[in-house]
Amino acid sequence: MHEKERHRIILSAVQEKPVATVQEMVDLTDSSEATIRRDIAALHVQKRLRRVRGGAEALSPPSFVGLAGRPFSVNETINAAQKRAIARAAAELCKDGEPIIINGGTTTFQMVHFLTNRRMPIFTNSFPIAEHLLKHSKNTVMLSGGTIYREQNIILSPFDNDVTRNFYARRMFMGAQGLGPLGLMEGDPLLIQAEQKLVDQADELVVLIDSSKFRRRSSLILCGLSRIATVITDDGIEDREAKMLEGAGVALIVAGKAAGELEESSLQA
Amino acid sequence: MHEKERHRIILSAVQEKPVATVQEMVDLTDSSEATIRRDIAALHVQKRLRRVRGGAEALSPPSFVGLAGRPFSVNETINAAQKRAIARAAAELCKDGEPIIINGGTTTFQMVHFLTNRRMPIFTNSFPIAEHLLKHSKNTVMLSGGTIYREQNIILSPFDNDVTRNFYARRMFMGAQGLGPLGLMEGDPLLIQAEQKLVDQADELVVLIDSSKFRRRSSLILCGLSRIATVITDDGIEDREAKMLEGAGVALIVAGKAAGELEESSLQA
DNA sequence: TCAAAAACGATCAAATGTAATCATATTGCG
DNA sequence: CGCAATATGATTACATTTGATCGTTTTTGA
Repeated sequence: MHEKERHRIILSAVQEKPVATVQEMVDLTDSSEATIRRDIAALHVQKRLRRVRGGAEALSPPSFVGLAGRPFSVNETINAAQKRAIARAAAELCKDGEPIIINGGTTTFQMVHFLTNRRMPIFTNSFPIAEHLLKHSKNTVMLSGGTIYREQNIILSPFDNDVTRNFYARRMFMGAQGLGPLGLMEGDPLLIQAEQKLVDQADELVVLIDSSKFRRRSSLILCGLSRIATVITDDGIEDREAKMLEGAGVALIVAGKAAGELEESSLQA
Repeated sequence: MHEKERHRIILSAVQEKPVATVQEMVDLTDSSEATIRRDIAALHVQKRLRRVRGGAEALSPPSFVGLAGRPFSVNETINAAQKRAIARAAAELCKDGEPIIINGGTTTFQMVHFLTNRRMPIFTNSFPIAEHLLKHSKNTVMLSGGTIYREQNIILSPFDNDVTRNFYARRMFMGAQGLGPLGLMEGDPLLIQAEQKLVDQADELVVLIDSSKFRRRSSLILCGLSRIATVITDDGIEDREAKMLEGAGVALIVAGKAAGELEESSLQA
């Protein structure tokens, strides 16, 4: 990966949270600790970020960031490493120039880091995703219209949106509350409605969920398994669950095995 | 393959991603490393791209051609004080609970500072305005859908947007390139189209322009004077121009008098 | 307070990128 | 055609970047 690309990713990572650790950036860029340190040092003298022990932070005061209603940022750090691995695998499915849809969510948000060096038409209903891509990438960003719901940082509209209906994508990426034999499950009827509209605009549906979601059920079904092209999850998935997907003709990608895995086992000899 | 062809391919490659490597271009053109390096060097001195270690990058971020005007960031600082005064007067017209539309622009952007403690439904097509209001206020923010144009930070869509058509506002606030006897003038046809859609959704049109705009003309007319309810400008406005507005039944607010001075001529409740 | 863990910086070898040179096409033109 | 000018590709030596190692410093937590 080129120096410039790393720098982009690093700057992008630093924006997302108060302080980004060296390890996280190693994860993000697939390069060594030494290189990241050198990059941080360089960006520091360029005054593009501030170097701190353990990593780096954005120059601009992140004072307000947490204020303006964000259960988002709390969620954001849960299982961050796992989510990143899943998001990376998702981003690797994309090809430059190929239009995609990214539905809002904490896992899908992680994709932004892996899209900083891409050039694709990206449609999203997530304000933070749009914001990040706008500021840290050269992708063409398209947003759905409507009211911005602060809790979820999602844009919803009770009305039909011709922008949405005229955007066609190769793939749509989304998270969910649960995934079972009956299909993809979501908790909120409003969300369901919005997501269903989007799903119709893409050839392939790619679902990003950590493995715990296989055991979680919700009340509302968004779509059946047959509509799902690919599921990306972590290695906590059980054989039974994998078989269920296989049986429904869903491709399965288990992220976090090959590259960028950090030992997080609580076991110790 | 001829030099020109390679150059075309190289320039195109460089547009696709932040940085294109020499190897990639070798693959693309089926020529040798040495040749690509020489090409890059040549294009570099021609200022058609920037040479970086490992390859080359585009020198300017992609701009959406067709939208006239300076980038937002440049415009932003011109006459900031005057714009602020005008924006403050505009914000003072608003009442809590009363829905408004704010069209994107550098002057209207200044309104956000005076709206932080308000609670209104606010519809905008400006990404930065939405962002600021979202982070620094408790207003209900609604956004139009479409592509985000980076230069102007405006969201535009060639398609109709039912979100827009279903939002009704007491007032719409907007800037413009010029204002003359024929009406409100704008430079870009795309902008015109989007703005006209919005204008239809509001009872009263409030125009925010600094006084220099009275002497500036543009090629496209957005709407006639009769459609304008109120003009807010600074005290550089000339009598002749004030009379023109008066004659057309347009209310005039002159902002930017000494701080603390409460008198504001032609003020309507 | 002390010891383990984590972060850091320096150093070096390997990988990668660059510049210079020269030999070999290819082109333009009298 | 033949000659010169130019463009291209291969080889070489050189420079930079990167990742691993190791000893030191800082932080953490008992």
